[in-house]
Amino acid sequence: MMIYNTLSGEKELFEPIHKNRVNIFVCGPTVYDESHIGHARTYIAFDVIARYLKYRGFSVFYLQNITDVDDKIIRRASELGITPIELARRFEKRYLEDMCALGIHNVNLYARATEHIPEIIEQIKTLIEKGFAYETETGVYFDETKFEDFGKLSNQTIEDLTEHRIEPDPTKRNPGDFSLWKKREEEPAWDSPWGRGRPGWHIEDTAIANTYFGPQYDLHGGAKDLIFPHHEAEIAQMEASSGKKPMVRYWMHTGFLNVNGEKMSKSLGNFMTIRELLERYEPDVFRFFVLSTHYRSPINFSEEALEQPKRSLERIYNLIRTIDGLLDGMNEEYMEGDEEFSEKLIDAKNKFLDAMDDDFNTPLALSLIFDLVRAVNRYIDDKKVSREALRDVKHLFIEFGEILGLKLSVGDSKEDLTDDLIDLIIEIRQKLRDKKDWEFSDDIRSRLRDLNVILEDGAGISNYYMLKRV
RNA sequence: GCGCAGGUGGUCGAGUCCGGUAAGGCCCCCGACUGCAGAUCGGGAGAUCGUGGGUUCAAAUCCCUCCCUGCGCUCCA
Repeated sequence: MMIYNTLSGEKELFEPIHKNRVNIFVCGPTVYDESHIGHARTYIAFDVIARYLKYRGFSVFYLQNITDVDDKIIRRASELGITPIELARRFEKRYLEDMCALGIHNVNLYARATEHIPEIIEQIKTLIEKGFAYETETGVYFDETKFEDFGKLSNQTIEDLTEHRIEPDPTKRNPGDFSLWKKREEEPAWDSPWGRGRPGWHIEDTAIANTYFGPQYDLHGGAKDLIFPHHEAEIAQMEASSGKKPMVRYWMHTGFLNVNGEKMSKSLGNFMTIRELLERYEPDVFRFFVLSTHYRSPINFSEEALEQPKRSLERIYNLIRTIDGLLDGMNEEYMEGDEEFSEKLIDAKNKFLDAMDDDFNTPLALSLIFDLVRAVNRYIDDKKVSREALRDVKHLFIEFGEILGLKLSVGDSKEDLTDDLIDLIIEIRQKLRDKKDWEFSDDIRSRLRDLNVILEDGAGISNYYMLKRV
């Protein structure tokens, strides 16, 4: 399996540190507001990565931090007249609900920054002892000039970094030194050897990762905007304090989700939250949209752009419904097998896995699913496929679906009363059709459509499916 | 200014690392099937691969110039 490593700028053969175990850390959100579709893009990408690693037999531990102490949280909370922790808990809950709605269930542990203050303090102490950090009146800072590898991830040198959007704290030795501990009296604040205060942004991730994984682990992910300064700072902190390098074997970064070619932002008015998205689209439609583009490439979001994956998915669902219909024994003709077909299935699966092995090439993997869809349709049309083969196809789709997090099955809910009733209606309607009572038949079909039950008539048989209410 | 990505048919988007004249989806057109609709199948249209140069028998792919877009440049996924 090959993975593109931001650190080397190349695809590298994936070899975990501990044989079969893979430790993944992905930067989680700062919980000061609703999560947006850009977050969704990144976390869906890593969800699929975790899924695939598991599928490949690795024992995956996926860790994500929750930044619940931060200037933005404090500012927002004071605007709303609640405590920063109340605000953080509120949006953390919303975040977890959003992830759940998107079908992201693979994170093993969400770790809050505020619950790792002792580990953070411990790491800062080590950095001071080793001479990488120093204390001033305003806080504790990391001295970037003491860490010779600084800039290796973003491929920049300290000299390159001359522009600042924010005026550097005047007590710092170098303008690029970053904060480890901020001396502040206002809440939330904790006691430390340097007085009351709160941790800087970067230190929580290394302290948390070190707690659960130790100073070296396999994969660290996040969106591209975190490469600098955040991940650069993490490397500096961890490798300086532990003396071991590399901190992370493979750095993975997702491309941005843009809207009309621009970064999504509230001020531009092109902002969409996950909740707003899911009010209008099925989670799988968005997931398919995300997976249609390689995780490292930028993706341009628009509502029109979501129409394409919607129809693409429909094409897959249609085949699955056809197969289920055939397997329900509506038509016994399709019984003769074809060995060539079985080979085709094995071939399709291998190609799919090859695509995923090559740095999680989901767009290619999806295109291979469509190749398979076309092939299966052709075999069905030629009536050259056995029940067993159809069952294999069905299972293969479920397997692909589990890897990608898409539901590529229609579910066996035929026991439901609703389904039985609809079957009954179809049966009655079939009698009308036999009598060529088209007017009444069409009326039933149209009335069912109003109830989001779609009938599709074939020669002699009718299939149906239900649209979910949105 | 510096760093990192990207620019491929109407549209979305693989392929670039490992040169051998471009995968797949959506849209569109024709035909088959169908009482109609839908789905499906077969066929088809549509690509100066951002620009200009170079290397090569051969370049989307390697090298160089330039243009454009996005991101980062010190607490944004």
